[in-house]
Amino acid sequence: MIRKEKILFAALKLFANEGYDATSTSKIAKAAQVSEGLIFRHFTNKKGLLEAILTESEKRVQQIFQPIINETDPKQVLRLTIEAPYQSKKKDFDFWRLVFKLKWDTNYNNPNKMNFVLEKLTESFQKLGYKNATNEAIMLIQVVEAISISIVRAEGLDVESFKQFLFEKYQV
Amino acid sequence: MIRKEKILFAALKLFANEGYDATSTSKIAKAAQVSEGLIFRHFTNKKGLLEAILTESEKRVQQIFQPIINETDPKQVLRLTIEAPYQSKKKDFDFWRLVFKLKWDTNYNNPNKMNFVLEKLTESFQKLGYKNATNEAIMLIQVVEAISISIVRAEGLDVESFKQFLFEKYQV
Amino acid sequence: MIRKEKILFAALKLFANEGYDATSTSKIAKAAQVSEGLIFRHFTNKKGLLEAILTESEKRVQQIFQPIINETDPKQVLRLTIEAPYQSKKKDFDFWRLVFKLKWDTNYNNPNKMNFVLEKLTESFQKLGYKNATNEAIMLIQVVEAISISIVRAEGLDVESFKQFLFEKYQV
Amino acid sequence: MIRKEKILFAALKLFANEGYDATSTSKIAKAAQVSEGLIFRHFTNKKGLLEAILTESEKRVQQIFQPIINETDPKQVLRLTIEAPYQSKKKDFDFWRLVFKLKWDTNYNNPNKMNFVLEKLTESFQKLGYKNATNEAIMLIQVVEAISISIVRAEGLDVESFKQFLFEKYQV
DNA sequence: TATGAATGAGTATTCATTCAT
DNA sequence: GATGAATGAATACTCATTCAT
Repeated sequence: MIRKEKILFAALKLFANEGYDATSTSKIAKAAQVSEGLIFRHFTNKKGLLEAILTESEKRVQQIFQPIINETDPKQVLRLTIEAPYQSKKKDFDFWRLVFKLKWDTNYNNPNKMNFVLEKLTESFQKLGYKNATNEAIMLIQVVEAISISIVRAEGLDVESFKQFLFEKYQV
Repeated sequence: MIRKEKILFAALKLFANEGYDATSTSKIAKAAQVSEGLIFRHFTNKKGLLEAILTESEKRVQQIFQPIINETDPKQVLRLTIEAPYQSKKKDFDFWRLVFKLKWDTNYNNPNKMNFVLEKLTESFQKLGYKNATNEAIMLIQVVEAISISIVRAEGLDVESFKQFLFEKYQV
Repeated sequence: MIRKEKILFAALKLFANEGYDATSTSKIAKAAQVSEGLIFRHFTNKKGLLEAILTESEKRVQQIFQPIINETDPKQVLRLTIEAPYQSKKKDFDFWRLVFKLKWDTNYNNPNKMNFVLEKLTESFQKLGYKNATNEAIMLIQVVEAISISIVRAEGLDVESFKQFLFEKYQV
Repeated sequence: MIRKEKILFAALKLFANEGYDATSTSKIAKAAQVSEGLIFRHFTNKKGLLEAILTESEKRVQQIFQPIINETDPKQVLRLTIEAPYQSKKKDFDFWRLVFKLKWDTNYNNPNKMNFVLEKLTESFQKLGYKNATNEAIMLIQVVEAISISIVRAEGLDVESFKQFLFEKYQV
């Protein structure tokens, strides 16, 4: 693996597990087995390193939700939304944990990131004849995000049973 | 206001807004207009200051959920649970934002804090004849927590309309 | 025991065992079970506390060596000098350890403290016909001081046998 | 001179003259004309700096006493022992003063450091027919150490005359 | 006499960052 | 591209000391 990537991976892991502020550049350098100076040559400063990691987040979110956006069958939209959190692989958990954690860091939180999914869901609930489509959409997103968090934090929730439960509830 | 309290309030505000790690004791001292040393006289160390703040969290959580625990009518249990987040006052938002934020700080997260509410909710859903009471309870808690977060972060969600939506949905 | 004395004893013990610089006034206050402020009311500052302890040292040295100064029989002078270190009681070891330790603290070292004993010894060696009385006196003082240190530091030297050895060597 | 060495020399001088506890890392940095941070880059912490200095002490002690250990003529062993303290150069006085001072710092005192010399001396006194060889050896070491201290502290003792006195006394 | 709250200067150590090589 | 020496500002925390009560 090229040195720049080694830094990126080490930083991701540390940021996700210990937090951005609690992770020193020296710790990152040690974990990546490179000199501390190299971090700054590649990413200008610590913030730049974080941003490099997060740029990818946009891509991954897009990638996961693209099939949902393209879907026309409303039932299928709900089903895909519910299934979304179950698709992320174990090796990506660090990444997602970091993304969720950063929601609480005002400097890095982009609250409208999921709006395009919200709109698609609202539209789908409308098509399915739900009375209050907007709030239904909000509620589903909240639940899906909560499961995502449960999954990447390995909190002990029986996620499989919960998925089936949601499928039945929304009849999808 | 006595100096010890001034420290407590200043720290709460800063921890909630900037994060525990990102808040230096010198910043706290300046905000509280006391000498930095006094923080350590009163709270031993930075962690001790945080813990002093969090000790109260247990009390407040208990206080908010006590009426729910005591309630026997299952419909009323759901209603009170949904209403809970709407009861916190603006001046407490800092406090709650800190509590939620710390869920992401492994050192301070107590994941079972809400179990007693979960049990009460499960029981209530059972009484009301819901098929999958456990998952229903989990889902409601997830949603209620999500609204709480929306409220204390002032995220622009129309919380009042959402409350009515939940009342109707659960017919309470 | 009166509070002032409690401070004196606690400070002596701590200074002797951990060193003057390494002993904080707060540690002393805790050990003496008094408020930290009281130390300063009684002794003005930390240095004053040390000086109060050391004032006594002059007295004790005087007390120990007075019989030697008064002695006229030169053999007896040597004998008493050799015996001197063996007279200090266990409860005084802290005190003497502190005195010896402070020889290495330039601020508190008084190198001429023992000159009056040196003169008496020189005179005695002269009377006994030793060729180089001054150096004999110096040597004996060095040895006696070394045993004193061994005793108060409990270094494992067989001090009793060494005393007999000196008695024989100097034929006293 | 390389920066690491500048730190080492400045620290040695300050530790020797003011004591380990009384010497702050900031004082050392100023004396060495380097940034305070560099001390920790090179020596991890203050204790590490002291230990780096002391590691050399072992070497120097070994170096000074090696000829004595190798010597077979018992008279020559005594002579070399007596001469040992006179060999250290003025520029090393700081170093030796620190070594002696640390004997009083429980954390750094190694009381058996000189045992190998003690054994050699005992053996020599035995060969020379002294009755109580062990105590003779102890006594000579005590005296030699006392002169060493006198020398490095420049206490005004006429060390040259004292050396001659010892040569005569032990007939070497 | 005695306390305990309070302080400001100081402590060892860590940090993100720079720079010559 | 990559290192490692170096820095200065910041960090959590301790210290001797003051002072109102």
